[in-house]
Amino acid sequence: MPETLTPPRAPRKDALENREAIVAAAATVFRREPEASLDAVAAEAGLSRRSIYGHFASRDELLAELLTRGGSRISTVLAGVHHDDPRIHLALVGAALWAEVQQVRVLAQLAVHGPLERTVAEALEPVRASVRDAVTRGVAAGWFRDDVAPETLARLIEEAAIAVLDEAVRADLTEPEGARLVMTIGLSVAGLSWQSAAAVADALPGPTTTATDALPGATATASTALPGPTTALSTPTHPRAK
Amino acid sequence: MPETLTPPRAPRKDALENREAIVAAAATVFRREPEASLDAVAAEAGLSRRSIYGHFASRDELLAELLTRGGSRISTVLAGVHHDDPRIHLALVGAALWAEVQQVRVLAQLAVHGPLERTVAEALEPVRASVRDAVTRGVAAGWFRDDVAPETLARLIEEAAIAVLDEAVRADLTEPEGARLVMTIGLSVAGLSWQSAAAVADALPGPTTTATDALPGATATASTALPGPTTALSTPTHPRAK
DNA sequence: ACTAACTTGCACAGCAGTGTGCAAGTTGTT
DNA sequence: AACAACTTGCACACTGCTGTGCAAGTTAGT
Repeated sequence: MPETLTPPRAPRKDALENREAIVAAAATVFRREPEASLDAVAAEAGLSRRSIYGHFASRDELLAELLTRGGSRISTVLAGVHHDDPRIHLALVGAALWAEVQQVRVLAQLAVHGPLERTVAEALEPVRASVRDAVTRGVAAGWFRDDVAPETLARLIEEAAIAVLDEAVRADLTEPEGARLVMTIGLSVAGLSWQSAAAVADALPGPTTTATDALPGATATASTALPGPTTALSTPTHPRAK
Repeated sequence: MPETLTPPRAPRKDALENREAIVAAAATVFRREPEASLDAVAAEAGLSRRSIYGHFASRDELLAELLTRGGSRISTVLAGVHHDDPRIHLALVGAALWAEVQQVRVLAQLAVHGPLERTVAEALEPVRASVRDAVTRGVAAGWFRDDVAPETLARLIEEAAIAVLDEAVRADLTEPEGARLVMTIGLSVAGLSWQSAAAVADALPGPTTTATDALPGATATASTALPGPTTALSTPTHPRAK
């Protein structure tokens, strides 16, 4: 008897579906209008405002759900991303973010306003840490600019990436175009010339461009001809798509 | 009798001062919280909410005032900025923007929300045009990246600049540091390596760094050893300061 | 010192949003 | 078929904001 601990019956199937619908609706609505009303969310989800309260006690609770989901989703994706070459690392992080535009955007959007700032901040912390680390290493290696404090630079890269995410959606670029742009702009802000950035992007097993073998700008370090970081680039066809 | 056309008496002196105080307060308040209440603005201005309505018929009217002021202010400053070398031009625009952080930030902040989008857009149009033009020329000259549509690139530069403005305020950089950062990040996004960007920045009559004579990356064009675009860099000690 | 201009506080109407209770419906599950 | 789970619509209280009217105070200009 597997269900003796939970109250008599399991939650109904469609109820769960609706819950998902609400979260999804909240994601799309709050992305463009962080202050949108629950009415708007309900409409987007095809439900009544009243029934939202059947799933979430308050607006903030819904927000919190969005935040934690987005956060864990991102850190999961990011967990598999690492490379010794900070340039490649940065590019990979960019690509990983691109695969999660929706989530990232909601987080970033919500980051600005109100008391959830703290929650958002910790949700984004893994990304920040990853970027900060890469920046520090890149500066040490002499590839990235050293005329700004690393944390500042990291933040700028982060914000530039968000800008690209927005712009990519607005100008609706194709998946590969977008991914490439996130990577190269990040590297540009880090300090690379656009040609070098492009070279790094090309060196990756991207869906479009054929991978050249070595990095032109690479001097000494670990020039092990790019071990296969293929794991990070697998895009599992957004399960949240309507 | 010089005042027969206007109603009996001219507006009182302190009333004008208060009006200014309100606008200034609105600028600072709305910069960090675009949806802030008039109560907040009043508090910042040291007045009562009620008396705001003595100067502005509605919240929107106050907003409109902010917008048009910011817009005209910026385009005035930008009017004197031009250079044949698109790299320098971009840097100069960055420096000019830096001198007007307050205004720019308010505009950009307000750009996102609501029905004033159109007003804001046209207020920022001169900046956009200037940047777009420089980008096009820079791409043509082979200095800037040509793998993205110019308008997209222009927008990205714009957003990166805004990000720098924010970050500079947050990490409170000194005036010259901030100005330099706006310039170099803009150029980075455009495609230059950070060294080249720094070289361009150094070549300008900046308040800190001594100007080196020529541009390392400069090949042929108009190498007339930098005519004096000093006009753009004059910072007239923000008159709006409290 | 007088007056008009200006500020202030308070009261009030109105609007939009949140969160709750309840009674009546609909629909999944057994 | 029956029951519980779920949704819905409506009513309601509450909050925070805008915008207005008015009466009383304060202050700049003459």
